[in-house]
Amino acid sequence: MPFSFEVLKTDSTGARRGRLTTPHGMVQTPFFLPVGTQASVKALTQETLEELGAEILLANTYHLYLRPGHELIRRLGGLHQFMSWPHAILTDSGGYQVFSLSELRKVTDEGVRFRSHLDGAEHLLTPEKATEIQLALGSDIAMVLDECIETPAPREEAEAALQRTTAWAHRARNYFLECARRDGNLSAQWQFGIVQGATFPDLRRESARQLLDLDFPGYAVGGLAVGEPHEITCAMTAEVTAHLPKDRPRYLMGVGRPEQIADYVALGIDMMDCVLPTRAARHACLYTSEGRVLIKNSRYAEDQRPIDSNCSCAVCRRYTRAYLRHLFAAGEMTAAILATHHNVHFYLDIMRQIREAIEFGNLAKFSSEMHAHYAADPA
RNA sequence: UGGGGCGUGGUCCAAUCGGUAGGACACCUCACUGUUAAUGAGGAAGGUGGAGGUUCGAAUCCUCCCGCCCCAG
Repeated sequence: MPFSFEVLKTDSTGARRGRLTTPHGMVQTPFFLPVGTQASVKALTQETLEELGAEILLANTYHLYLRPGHELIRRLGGLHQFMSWPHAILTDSGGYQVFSLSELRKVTDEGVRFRSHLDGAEHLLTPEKATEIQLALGSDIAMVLDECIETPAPREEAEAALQRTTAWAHRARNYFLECARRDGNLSAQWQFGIVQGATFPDLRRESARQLLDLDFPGYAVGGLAVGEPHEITCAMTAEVTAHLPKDRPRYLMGVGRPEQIADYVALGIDMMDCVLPTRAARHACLYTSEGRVLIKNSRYAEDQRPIDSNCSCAVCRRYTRAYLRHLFAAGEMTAAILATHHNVHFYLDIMRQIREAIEFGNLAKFSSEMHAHYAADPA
């Protein structure tokens, strides 16, 4: 039985400590997925990700479909083999690209018509197509295609996106099960549904209710952290998790800032992903136990301290802030490598601390400390 | 020693017939939340080598001086 999810402990806040078992290894929950859109976490090698303790990565359907192509990856033995990542992989469906590539697409009930940002060619991504691509990639967890809209959105628009997302979820689910049965590998891959509903509590509830009919092994909360205040993100997340089955993993997509993660966990979220640690790292923003360090600031020019004196990562054990600042100033690619290494370590370490805090029942304390450190400015 | 050319923010350059100095890079700061992103936004910084002159008005024209470059000897 390759796939399973079990909640080992739930604390007083509602946070869950558990584990997700996949054909490519067990993943302790709650967990954070480093983002490797194009089958690569920018600036990090798979060796490094393993050293950092990453147990699962996120890759992107849309991007890998355009390049190098899902059929090519299938021929080369699937995504795990292609990128030499024997651990778990979750693939996003391309639903977020509906939102982020808005100038290049047109959404209809049929699917999303994209103009490739690579060569301008037109492509139609349907719920079936997105599923087919993810089956070819062979990720452990596939996401259904959803319609992620901007926030705030008028209610009618949110309702339309919700209905479309549900209709697409039906199609994706049916297609997925059909293919899996046909190929006799029903247990090779999991498929998650995605709740939409923008910032309307009743729509969020309704979206979750509609998806429950499809009996997904896991549910995601999408369309959040796209500009709305943190309180709204939390309120919507709470609204959704309250209506999701307790025995299935909940995935809050695209979050979040370091100090917000424990909040989401306290709302019953088991998994999260975010480009922030990797992208911010490339832009010289380092996350530490005492807040953010914008390493390009001139104040660090002669700072001999490590990025974070409480951090045990390889970068903090060896290099100084002054050196990191110099690397960024000089435009050296090592800057991105070291900064990303540190930030990903920091995020994965936050997750370790959160899992421990759930065990010991002091998640609330951990959360308030993080908020305190990130309210004031850097060390 | 002749002849010619050029001197504009830290750097390289712009600025129509003279109209009240602008850009790039660098610098400083900020923003990044299912990555079209080693990206984007903002800020500070010169009164135009110096001294005179012409003019309502000069980086632009004239004179002298200083500095650099080129070509001749």
